[in-house]
Amino acid sequence: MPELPEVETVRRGLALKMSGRCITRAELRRPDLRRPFPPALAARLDGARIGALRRRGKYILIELDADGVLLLHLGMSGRVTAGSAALPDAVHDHVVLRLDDGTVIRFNDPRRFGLLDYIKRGEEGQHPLLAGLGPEPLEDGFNGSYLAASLAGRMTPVKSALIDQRIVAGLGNIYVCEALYRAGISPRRLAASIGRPRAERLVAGIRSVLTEAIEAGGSSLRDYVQADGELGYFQHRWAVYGHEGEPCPGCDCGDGVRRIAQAGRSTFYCAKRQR
DNA sequence: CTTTCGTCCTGACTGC
DNA sequence: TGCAGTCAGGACGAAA
Repeated sequence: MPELPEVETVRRGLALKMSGRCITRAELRRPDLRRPFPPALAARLDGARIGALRRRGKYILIELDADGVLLLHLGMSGRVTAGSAALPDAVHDHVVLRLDDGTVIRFNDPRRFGLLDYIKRGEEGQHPLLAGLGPEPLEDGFNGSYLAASLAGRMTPVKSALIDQRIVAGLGNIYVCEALYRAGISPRRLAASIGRPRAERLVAGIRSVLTEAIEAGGSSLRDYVQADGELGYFQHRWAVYGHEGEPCPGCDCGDGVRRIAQAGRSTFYCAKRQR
């Protein structure tokens, strides 16, 4: 379930392998992922020189030559590997990029919720998938006053609001649960009732959980020279996510972590510490 | 306008 | 052992 920290770790790993290289051959092994690839995508990739890799929310932007950007979203089950040509293609390797130093980048996505698009340089701000995104949670524009104002008047649980990429970009189900736990705020609380002090705590919780996860990803990246060459995934111990019935860390409450459904998704929280 | 809900997809897991 | 059923969830588009 790649959310911002996993995407950031994939971006860093890909940058090490791709930046400055040329794509000698791009193979699109099916015509679409979540939606059809743009026309002539393979032709645009073939021979392109790769510049910097950036990230916006859960999207990776790969600069190509001077005039284009490859947009990549990992969806639910998207994974990227960087290996040699000797490794055989795996099932669900939908996109294969061969680089001029022999590196082979493979995008594997069993559920095909992922997405690739090509954007002309400078038109990123107008791209429909990027235009509506809220601020980056680790940048200055995301602070207590912004968040309080964004949640004000919203008659939806704060959990649902935080998953909305228009409010803040990059959070998914897991990190929202963990951030709400850190902030001591119930996921069931209406967004409209958050107010400034809780918003400040929420910003701090979001920032700390994302920062720690990115650091953990960085550690895993240092030994990513594994046989399979997979970039960006790492083990993490969550306080509440996936721990239904267990006591949360530093809490002796009887019933332990609760699991409820919100907007069709599982939410985990501690009813004693989160109000 | 806001909010909710169904849809896409397949691997992992559960229960009979 | 085998098979049906359920769950997981990001983002979009339709419906309320």
